[in-house]
Amino acid sequence: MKTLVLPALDRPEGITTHDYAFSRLRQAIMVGAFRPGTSVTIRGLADALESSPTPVREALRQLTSIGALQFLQNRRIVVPRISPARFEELISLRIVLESHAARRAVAHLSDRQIDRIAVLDDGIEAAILSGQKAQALIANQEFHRQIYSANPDQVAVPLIESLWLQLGPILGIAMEHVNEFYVVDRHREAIDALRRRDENAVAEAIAADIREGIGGFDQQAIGKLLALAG
Amino acid sequence: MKTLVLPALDRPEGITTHDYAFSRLRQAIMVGAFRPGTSVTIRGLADALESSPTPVREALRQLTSIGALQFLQNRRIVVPRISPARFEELISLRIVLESHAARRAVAHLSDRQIDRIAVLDDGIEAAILSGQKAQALIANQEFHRQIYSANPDQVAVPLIESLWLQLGPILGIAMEHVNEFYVVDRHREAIDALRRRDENAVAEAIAADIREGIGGFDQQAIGKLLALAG
DNA sequence: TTCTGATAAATGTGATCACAAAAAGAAATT
DNA sequence: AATTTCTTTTTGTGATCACATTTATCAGAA
Repeated sequence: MKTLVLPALDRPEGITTHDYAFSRLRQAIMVGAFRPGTSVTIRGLADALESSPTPVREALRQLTSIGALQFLQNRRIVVPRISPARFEELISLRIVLESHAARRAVAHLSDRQIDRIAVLDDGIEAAILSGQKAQALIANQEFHRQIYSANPDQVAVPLIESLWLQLGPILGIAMEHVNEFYVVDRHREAIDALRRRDENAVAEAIAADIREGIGGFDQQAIGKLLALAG
Repeated sequence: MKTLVLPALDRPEGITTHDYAFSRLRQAIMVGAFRPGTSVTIRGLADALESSPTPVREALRQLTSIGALQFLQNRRIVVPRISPARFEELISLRIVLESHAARRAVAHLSDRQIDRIAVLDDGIEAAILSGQKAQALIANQEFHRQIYSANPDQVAVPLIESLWLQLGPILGIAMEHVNEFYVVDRHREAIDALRRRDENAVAEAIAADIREGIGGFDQQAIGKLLALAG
């Protein structure tokens, strides 16, 4: 196996090797650094991360548990391929989960928090305008995360995060085409609905945001996006 | 720390120690063998499982990833406590996820598969009648699993399984009181709706099944069940 | 040329160890 | 007696090794 190169990630002081390995692998998956179908090995990843195999093994157990990597019967670990049908299920589930999480968060959000979420949205716009699409994707996730996490018992957040991770590479491609895919500002609609404490309107804006963020949710649009993703 | 005793579980031939450890710990959590708030240690579990710490460490990474155990900032791993608010979120999410999964499965189910699901339901009834409540809980999960998994791309299944696991001990208590909590046979309604390929009716029967399976979804009913759970 | 079997290499698994960090217990101080 | 500090024990982490399993390669036979 050729020497593997992972995208760089700063390592904070005092973080365990395992936590760093997990974060770095998670980021690599999110940005599509592994081609779908690729097999990864413990020792290969440990070399790339300059660690021993143990933290990598533990990180891989986590990543397979949240669906980011796939554990095969022959004990190999591979980066999952996403078929059009699976993509459709992932987006459908994202719509269901995030709409639900948004509803369950409305009662917990203060005006101050909503203001901060609006500032996050401005940051997304700025990143898109300055061409920083990867930054915009991260900021978009933070926008959504801040809404849902307003409910302290929001069980859905780790589930939603796992979907974002599985969809990460494709959503990155969609973000590269944001100017043609995304016409109506659904974030603005969601923020307005949050201010009105209108659960239905929030859920609908989030659902529309997800559908439109991928250029539409019909077979043609999905086929187009998956073709772009290779 | 006192010597820990885990519920017994047969170990299939050829299974890795890690897979056995994970399955056995998962079962222990499901049946409420650990008191909520309890701290577990790697070496303690390894002793109880008669293994070295390595497979246990990897199993713990999995169990914390699916929410069955909680990783604390001081590196301790504890069995989560379930507050009434969190319980409400878990059940709400279960309703949303399982309704969605049922809808997305309807188009994939053959008459033969529906017949087999009906047989599973008979098995649940038989287990309840003969007082085998633990067996009934397992069979109930299998009933649901067979419906949802009919869709080969059903991304929601592992998420649903993680909710079942988090709710396992409490659902076990509810099953002990099934004769007072559960009056209308929603499984039968779901099966009939499956035969008619009526997505809405299936989703509604599943949702009602979940609500009524815990004796109701109002504050009083939740309070009553959580009091029973201790 | 293709298939089969044997061998070598790669890869996953489990055990063990030493070290780092946190918790518990004991001693000293206020 | 209560609090603080120091010491000991417990517990998590990472490294390394040997063994088990899977994959790849090579040689010989058909």
